[in-house]
Amino acid sequence: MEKALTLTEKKRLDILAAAQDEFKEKGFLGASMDSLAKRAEVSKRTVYNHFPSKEMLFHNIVELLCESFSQAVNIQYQQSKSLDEQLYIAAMSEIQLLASECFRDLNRITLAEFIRSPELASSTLEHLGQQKNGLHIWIDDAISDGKLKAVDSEYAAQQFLGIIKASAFWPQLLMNQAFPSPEQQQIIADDAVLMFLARYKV
Amino acid sequence: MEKALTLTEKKRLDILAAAQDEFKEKGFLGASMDSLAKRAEVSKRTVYNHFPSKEMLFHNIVELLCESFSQAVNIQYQQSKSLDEQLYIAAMSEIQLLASECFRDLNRITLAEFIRSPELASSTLEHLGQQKNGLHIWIDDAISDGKLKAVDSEYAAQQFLGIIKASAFWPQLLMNQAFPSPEQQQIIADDAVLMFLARYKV
DNA sequence: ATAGGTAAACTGCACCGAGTAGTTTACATT
DNA sequence: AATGTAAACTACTCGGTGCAGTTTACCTAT
Repeated sequence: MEKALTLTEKKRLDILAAAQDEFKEKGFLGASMDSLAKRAEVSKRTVYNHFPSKEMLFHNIVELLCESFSQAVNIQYQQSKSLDEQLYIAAMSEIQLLASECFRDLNRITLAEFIRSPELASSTLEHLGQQKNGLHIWIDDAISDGKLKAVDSEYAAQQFLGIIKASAFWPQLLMNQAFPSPEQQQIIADDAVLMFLARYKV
Repeated sequence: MEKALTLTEKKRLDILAAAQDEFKEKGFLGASMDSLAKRAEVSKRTVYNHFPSKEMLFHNIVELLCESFSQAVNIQYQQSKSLDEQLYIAAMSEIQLLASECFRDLNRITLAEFIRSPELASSTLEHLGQQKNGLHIWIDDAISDGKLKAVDSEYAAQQFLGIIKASAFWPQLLMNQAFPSPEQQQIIADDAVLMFLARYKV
């Protein structure tokens, strides 16, 4: 009964996996349906039995990858804990997310296409709903609690994440830089927290 | 003599301009030499008289665009001026650079390819030499002058630019967000300076 | 439970029309 | 006559389809 995977489903998964690799390696335009089918060890016809077109297959993959991040980095404001402690946890989990293999794959696949056609980007993102990082809500709560200066929380969150991504995302995505070690991750998180609180703490 | 030169040279420039548009719109793979030639109002053969291949034409354009930014944002440390003032100027000129049409074109064209093949990215960048933002030298000087805490200057510069780019670069590049108005630019620059100095000022 | 039958899915190939980078040919302008 | 041009041409690759024949999954009748 563990063999609950019918052969058809298995093929479908093979196709999705192969397509993910193909798109990641060559981009949307560079990817070839023939090469993809060969990769999946499946007839091209079978690919088209499962997915009506290259574009639909691409969207399907993007959705699939996005779904695996529905558990957004959720940070709940807690009066009992210090700001430093809470922010540090948020920063670290964000870094972990940026580090995760599948998240980086998603960005490899999508961002290149988004640069070339921002309308595709916005359509995809609005369809996925803003997986808004909950950080700005946390900031609002902290402001209400009188612990932070009153500021535009979305803007401040953007700054906070910008500091982190400058060290732990963009260099890796664009220039193949090595991902920071756990010690470096802690430093990056710590520095982001220090800078943020130096500016906004009451 | 100049006339004959200017005529063929004019065609050459037409081709380069058309190629820049074509690559910007469709990326390297999506760009077509036929469409490009039509754009330049020039025979395809003429294109191949000037450039031996699509790839060489692409490299030529990237180089050309990169050259126009050889004048990196250069900031000289001045004891006589306040840190705020100097940093604000640096931030604003960086934002101006990020805002400039041709700089954004360059990134539109190159970053999409860089994401897909980071080895191309590193080879291009090392060929261009690190157009290192002079900011980290400024930071070193300020540290020597006893005005800033002793920190890794490159890392701190990365943080500073990360804050700015989070608001004035990535959203525009990836999500077609409107570029900040002059007032917003001042706010972004001001906030980046505030945050940086709140953290690092002695 | 097993044998048999049916419907669905898979395969491999040939094929289509469009489009690609790059080359040759034949014409027109000077 | 010489040169540079446009148009046609080569030799592909692409996404996608049609089809004949094979394999798999599953349901039923014994």
